Amino acid sequence: MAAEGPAGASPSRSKRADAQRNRETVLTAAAGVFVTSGVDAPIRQIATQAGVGMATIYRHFPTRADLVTAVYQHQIEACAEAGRTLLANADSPLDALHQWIDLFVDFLVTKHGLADALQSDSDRFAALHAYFLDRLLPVCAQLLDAAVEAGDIKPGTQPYELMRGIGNLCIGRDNDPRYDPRRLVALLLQGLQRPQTS
Amino acid sequence: MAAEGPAGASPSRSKRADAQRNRETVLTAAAGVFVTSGVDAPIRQIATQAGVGMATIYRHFPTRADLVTAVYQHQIEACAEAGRTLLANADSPLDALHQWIDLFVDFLVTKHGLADALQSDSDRFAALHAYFLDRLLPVCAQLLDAAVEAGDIKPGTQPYELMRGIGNLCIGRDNDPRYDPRRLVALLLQGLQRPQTS
DNA sequence: ATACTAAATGGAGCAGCGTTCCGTTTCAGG
DNA sequence: CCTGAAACGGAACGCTGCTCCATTTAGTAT
Repeated sequence: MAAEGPAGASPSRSKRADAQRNRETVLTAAAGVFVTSGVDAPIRQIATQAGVGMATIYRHFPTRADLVTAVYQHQIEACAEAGRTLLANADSPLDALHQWIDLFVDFLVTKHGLADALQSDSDRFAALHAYFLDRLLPVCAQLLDAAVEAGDIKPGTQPYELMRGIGNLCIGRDNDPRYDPRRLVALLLQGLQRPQTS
Repeated sequence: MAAEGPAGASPSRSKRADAQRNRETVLTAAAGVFVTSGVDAPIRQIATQAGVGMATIYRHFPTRADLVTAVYQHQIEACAEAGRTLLANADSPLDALHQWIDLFVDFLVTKHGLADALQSDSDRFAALHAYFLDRLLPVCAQLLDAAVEAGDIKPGTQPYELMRGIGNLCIGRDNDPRYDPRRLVALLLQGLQRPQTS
């Protein structure tokens, strides 16, 4: 087959082929380990699972946040994209906001320990926090603004505060029947709504 | 002087005097360290601060939760007591609930990392969680029930879920001007309220 | 007052994890 | 094929939680 043109493979060209391969291997292994052991799983475990040394992981992903970010990048982008789509297609901005938050909450609660990590007081996850904000905050802000302009939501709430509040509500052990983050997020949204439609 | 009667000093009689003293020393040191380093501070640090060995701390407080519990016991009890008082004295059950939650939130946000520990996925703090629930859940339930009966609050919310939601909202680094747990808790309470008073 | 016993102590020691460092291996261009 | 550099792996270091045991000390019986 013909050699690749100047517009080569998608990921950075400047890497050696084996490095590129290892990057993928680590990503796959990490995704698997995250499911079973949470995003706090020991690096050694991920390295073993991937069949590489620890240094390899550290070289590709200097901080744990970089690794987690890379693993969930696609899903975060999808969430952001969904927000834009919803705003365009939903019956009302309020509906769009509700549905988007449902997506967001689903994403957080299905990733073992992700919400915990996002708000971790340690700064090991600072970059992850930053990435989430960078990608999702504008979306949330747009949805919120639209709902405010439509008169469905009281003005004055900052998107950052809302997102972090939702994230916080999603923290905790999963599968506790006595605590369903969705119910509390729903309550929060209720509190955000205008008293009457006037 | 006359020997002490059968109704002796308040803390457990079965301990030796030096053990009793050390217990207090550790408690004081721990309280100090918690303020500066959070409730996750290394045991070694607390031991050094108290001028005792680590084993001494482990003997008096087998788990970290026991230590934290002991340090904050009085304040937790005070919070529980305040709940009962408020219910009796406030203008309305809803007012009482609001004021009590303010107290609760204040308590959590002023204790560096306490809210984080309470919901920690690790079970190192399971006993702390249990203690909080044991002492404060009944109070919260009473306040909530009273507010529901007065018609101020929608029925259907479980006290456990509410308390944990509030606790979750208080998680995170302190002193972030962009995130004030109080505002979100207020929103949550708003969502709890009846649409109209009728 | 002295001797005795069991409670209490302290710190060394072991294990787990994060992170770095360096000798060795492997790729890719000449 | 040869060679330089990128990439690699795992040993090594530091920090933390927790335990174990030789030693000290308080309280009591004589």
